[in-house]
Amino acid sequence: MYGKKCMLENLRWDLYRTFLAVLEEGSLSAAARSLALTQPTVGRHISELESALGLSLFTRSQTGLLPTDAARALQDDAQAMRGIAAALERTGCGFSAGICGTVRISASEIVGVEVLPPILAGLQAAHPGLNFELVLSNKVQDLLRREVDIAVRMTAPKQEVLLATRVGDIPVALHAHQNYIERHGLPTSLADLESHVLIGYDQETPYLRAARAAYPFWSRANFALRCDSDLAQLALIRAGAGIGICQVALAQKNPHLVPVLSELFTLKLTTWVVMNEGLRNSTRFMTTFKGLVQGLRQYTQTPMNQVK
Amino acid sequence: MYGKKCMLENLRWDLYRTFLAVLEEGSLSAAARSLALTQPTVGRHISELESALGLSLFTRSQTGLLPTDAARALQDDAQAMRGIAAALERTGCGFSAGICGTVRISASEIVGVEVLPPILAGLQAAHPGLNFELVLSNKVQDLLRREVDIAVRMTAPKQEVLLATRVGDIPVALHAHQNYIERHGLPTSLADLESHVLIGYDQETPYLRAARAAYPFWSRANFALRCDSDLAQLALIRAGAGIGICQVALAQKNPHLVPVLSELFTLKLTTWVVMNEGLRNSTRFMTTFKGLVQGLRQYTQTPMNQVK
DNA sequence: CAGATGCTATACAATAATGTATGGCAAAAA
DNA sequence: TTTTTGCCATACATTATTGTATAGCATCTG
Repeated sequence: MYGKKCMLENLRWDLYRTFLAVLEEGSLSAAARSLALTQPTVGRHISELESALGLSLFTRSQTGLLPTDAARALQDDAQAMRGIAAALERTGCGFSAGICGTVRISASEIVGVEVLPPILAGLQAAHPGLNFELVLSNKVQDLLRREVDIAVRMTAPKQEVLLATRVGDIPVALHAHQNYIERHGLPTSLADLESHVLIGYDQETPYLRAARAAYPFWSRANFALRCDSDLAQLALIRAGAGIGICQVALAQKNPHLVPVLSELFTLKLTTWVVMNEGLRNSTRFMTTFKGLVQGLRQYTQTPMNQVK
Repeated sequence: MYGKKCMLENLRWDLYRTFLAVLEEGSLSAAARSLALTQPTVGRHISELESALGLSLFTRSQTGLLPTDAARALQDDAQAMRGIAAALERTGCGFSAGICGTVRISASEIVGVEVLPPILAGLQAAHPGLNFELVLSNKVQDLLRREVDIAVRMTAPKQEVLLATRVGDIPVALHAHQNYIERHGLPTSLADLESHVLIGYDQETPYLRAARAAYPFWSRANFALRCDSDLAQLALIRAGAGIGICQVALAQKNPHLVPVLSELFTLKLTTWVVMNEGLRNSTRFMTTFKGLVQGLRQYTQTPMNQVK
C-alpha cells in the first residue's frame, strides 16, 4: 500500500554507465578504476540510482558487491545503452575531417576469414587512420541498431533505410577431400548421397532455407555431421570427414578437394554490402563501403568464381 | 592528412541526451526548457560534444540551430539510447516494493482496441499504482530491445530468453455487412468471391502469410480495398464496403454483420502473451503478465470465440 | 520605424559533483 | 597471530558543472 514514486525519474544517463561497470567489475573500487573515477564517486552514483529507483541494486559485502535480481534484470538494458553509445561515437568520428576511426563490419565466418582480410588490408594501407572491427557470425547482425556499421550479407536487403549494393554471385557446391572419395567412391547421382557422410548445418539459417527450397534433400535430417560454423564445416571437408558445401573458389585453392555432383547441385550466393543510409555522408564509412564493394566485386569476378 | 583523435572518447552519456533534445526541439533554449536545464548549459554540452567528436553538429542561426548531416546521422542512435534508458527505468521501478509503475504493452490494433481495454481496466482497478502504455501496431515490436515490456502476439515465439504463454485461439472469418450482401448477394463458394469487393492488407505481415498459405486466393492481387490497419478494415466491413476478415467474436457483437463462407474459410489465430525472461522477478511485470494471460484466456473461451 | 519576441554568447556567482585522505572491517597470506 | 591486501564508508577540500544576469543580434508585428 505504500507506493514509491515510480514516475518519470529523469536520471542522468551516466548513472547507468557507472552501474554497468560495477555490475561487470564486481566492486565499487574496480568499477572506479575502469571508469577513471574514484571509489566514493562510484558509490554515490549507485546509491543515487538506488534511491531514485526505490530499490537496492547490490548487497554490500566486504569481498565485493552482489547484484540483486533487480540489478541483473537491468544489465541487458545497460549493456545495450553502452553498445549504442559506442556506435554513436563511431558514427560521429566518421564525420570528422580525414578518413580515420573504427568501422565495425559483420560477415559470415567464411567470408571474414577467407575473403575480407586482403580487402581490409588494402584499405588499411591506403588509409592508415582506419581501423576495422570484424564481427563474424552467421546470424544477421542488426544494422539498424548499429551493432555493426557495415554488413556483408548473402540475402537481399529488405529495409529501405539501408544503402545496399550487390557485388556479385559466389558459387558454392558440394566438395569432398580426395581421401574421402577414395574410401567412399564418387557419387554420381543425388540418390547416391544417401549412403554418404553429409556435412551440414545444425540450426537453419535464412540462406540455408533457400538452399533447401531448391534441393530438398539438403535438410538437417540427412546430415551425419552437423555444425553451425562454416569454418568448421570447411575444416571437416578438408579433413576428409565427408561431403559438404563450400565456396568453389576456396575449394580450388586446395588441390586435394574435388567437386561432387557439381552439375547437379550448385548454388549461387548473391552477395551484398549493406550500410545504414544515414552514414552516407561520412567519408570514413563511405570509403570503407566503397572499398568493400570494389574488393568483393573483384573477388566474385575472379576466374575461380566464374565456373558457370 | 591532419587526423583528429578519433580514438575512444569516453564521453558522458548525458551529452547524448542533451544533443537529442536540441535536435528535436530545434534550439538550445527550447531544449533547455524540455530538459529543465538552462540555455548556457545546453550550449556547453553541445560544444563539448562537438569538440570531442571533432565535428560541427549544428550551424548556428538566429532562428534556431540547423542540424548538420553528421547530427542527423547520430539521431537514430541517440533516440535508441533514450528508448533503452526509459525501458531501464521501467524495469527498475517494477522491482521496487509495491505493484506500481508503468508497463508498455504491444498488441495488434484490433486486440488493443477491442479486447485489451476491459482487461487493463480490471488490472488498473485492482492495482491503482499500475499504469499502462499501449503500443498498437501490426509490426512485431522488439521485446529484446525493450521497445515494449510485454507483447500480445499471434505468432509463436521463437527466442528462448522470452517467457511466453499460450492463451488460446481467436477464430477469424470472412464477414460483410447486411447492406453489402443485399446489394451484391451472398457468395456460396470461394470462386464466387472473384466478383466481390474484397478488403485486405496492403503490405504482407507474417500472420497474413500464414493465411495465404492455407487459402491461396487470399492474396494482395485479389483485394479491391487494401489497407494495413485492421481497425480500418473492420470499419470498411461495418460500412458495407465489402467482404473482409475479422474476428468472429467482434462480428457477433454487431447484428448487421453476417459471416460469409464461414464453413469454407476460417482461421484460428493462436495467441500468446510474451515477456522478457529477465522481468520474471518483478512483481509489477508479473502481475500484468498474469492479468493479461488470465483476461485473454477468458476472452478466447467466450462462447462467441467457440464457434468451432 | 519602434517595440516585442526569441535566439545565442559571455561573465560571474552559486551549487553540485568529484577527488583526497582516512578509518574500519574482513579475508587471505606470511 | 600478525601482516597484507582489498574493500566500503565518511569527512573535508577541490574542481567542475550549472544557474543567473546581461548583451547582441536577428526576425516579426503593429
